[in-house]
This record gives sequence, structure tokens and C-alpha cells, in this order.
Amino acid sequence: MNYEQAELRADILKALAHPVRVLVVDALTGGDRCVCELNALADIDQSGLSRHLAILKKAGILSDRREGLKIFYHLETPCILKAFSCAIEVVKNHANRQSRLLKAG
Amino acid sequence: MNYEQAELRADILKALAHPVRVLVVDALTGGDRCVCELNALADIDQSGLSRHLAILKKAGILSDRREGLKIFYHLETPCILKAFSCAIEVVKNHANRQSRLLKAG
DNA sequence: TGTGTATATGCGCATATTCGCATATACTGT
DNA sequence: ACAGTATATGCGAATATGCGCATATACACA
Repeated sequence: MNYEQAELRADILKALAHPVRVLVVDALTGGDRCVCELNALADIDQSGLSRHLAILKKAGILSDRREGLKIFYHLETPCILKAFSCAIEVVKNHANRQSRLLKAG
Repeated sequence: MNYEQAELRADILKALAHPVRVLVVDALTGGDRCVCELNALADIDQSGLSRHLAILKKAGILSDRREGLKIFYHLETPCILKAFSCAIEVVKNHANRQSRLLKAG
């Protein structure tokens, strides 16, 4: 892999690398949601959420469509769930290694 | 998913979200490498690479072991490759949508 | 003990990210 | 045209990240 290809991957990962954005993507696996619905997920003000959504959209992870006053966001690439489950695997393995070290030491 | 769980996932994604760190993880899928070998991957100075490795290690993605003067890094959770391939899928889908929009417009 | 090699850390600077507040835009209904 | 609702954007401050340089640490070998 060359540096440019690594940058492309890193850009996507960076777009996902925020707890609010993780929550949003996770919620959208259950179907499209409007901003007002997503706003209930986390204790963040509306403008902040709007910016997070813009980041995910710019990265190509989400798309949006208007329906009257509301704007609905849609998860374009559900494979992101795999990335999340891998993240959890990392956390668990790390925790296991740590506790093994504690026992051994 | 609650906010704390989202933070755990975001921390792992953040650790991966840098081109040098993507290159390192990719290289380690081919087997363990010492810092000096990894240093050849990107045009970055040695202290910078050392910090990137520390970030990946702290996140639990890599582990290290010493062999004489050299320190070898090891990829603990190869599932990260799935996250990478999903990132590429996002990039490709996004590019396709963009070019479709261009043709349509 | 001294010298060389491999890797990590302290520090300061530049840049990027995130946040909240205020305001702007886009749309609906009267 | 006007008032109200849903969402986005400008801006400034606080914080985090990444970088290069110098230096420290850990180890090997003579």
C-alpha cells in the first residue's frame, strides 16, 4: 500500500472516529432518521450534530434527502458495522491481555 | 449503543485514523516488523514513527517485544483489515455516486 | 567502562478539531 | 407577506494532534 491509498483509508476512519458519529452511524443501521431523531441520541446541541452529520456525509458514509422541513440521513455503506465490531474485538483482547499480565505479575 | 460504548469504539478508530498508522498496520499483516523496517515505509522521522507506534500499542492494536537492540511490533487483531476494506468500499461508492451525479447533471 | 546502535521521550510550535452561541437558510402553513 | 419549524453555517475559544529537533534510555560488544 502506498501513502496516498493509506490517506484515503485514514480519511474514512477519521470521519468515524468520534463518539457522536459512532452513535449516529449505529442508529442509522436501523433505518433512515431525521436530524431531530438523531438529536435525541446524545447530549449535544443541534448545531454540533449538524456538523458531525456534514463530516460523515462529506466522507461518503451518509447521504441525505429532504422531506418537507425534515432532512433524513441514510447509511450508504453498512460494512462499517464490521469496523465497529472489530473495534470492540480490539478492546476486549486488550482488556484480556491486561488482566492476564496482572495475574501473572 | 450508549455513549460510553461509542467512545470505546471511537478511541480505536481514532488510533487507526492516520495514514502512517494505516501503513504500519497494513505492513504488519505480513508478519512482525522492527521499527527500523517500518521506518522505511513512510518519509517520517524516527521519533514520529515511534509515537505512532505508541498510539497503536496503547489502543491495544499492536504489541511489542524486544529482541536484542531491536523492538518488533505485532498486529494483535487482524480484523482491522476488514475496517480497511470497508473504508475503501466507502471511497469507491462515494466516487461512483459523484460521477453519476455529474453525468445526470 | 566506553562506544555505537535502536528506540523512546521532552518540549515548543503549527495546525486541526470540537464546542457553544448567534444567526442564516430552507421550507410550511396562514 | 409573515410567523414558525427544521437544519446549517460563521465565528471565536478551548483543546487536541502532529511534527521536528534534541536528548534520554536500553542494549550489545569490545
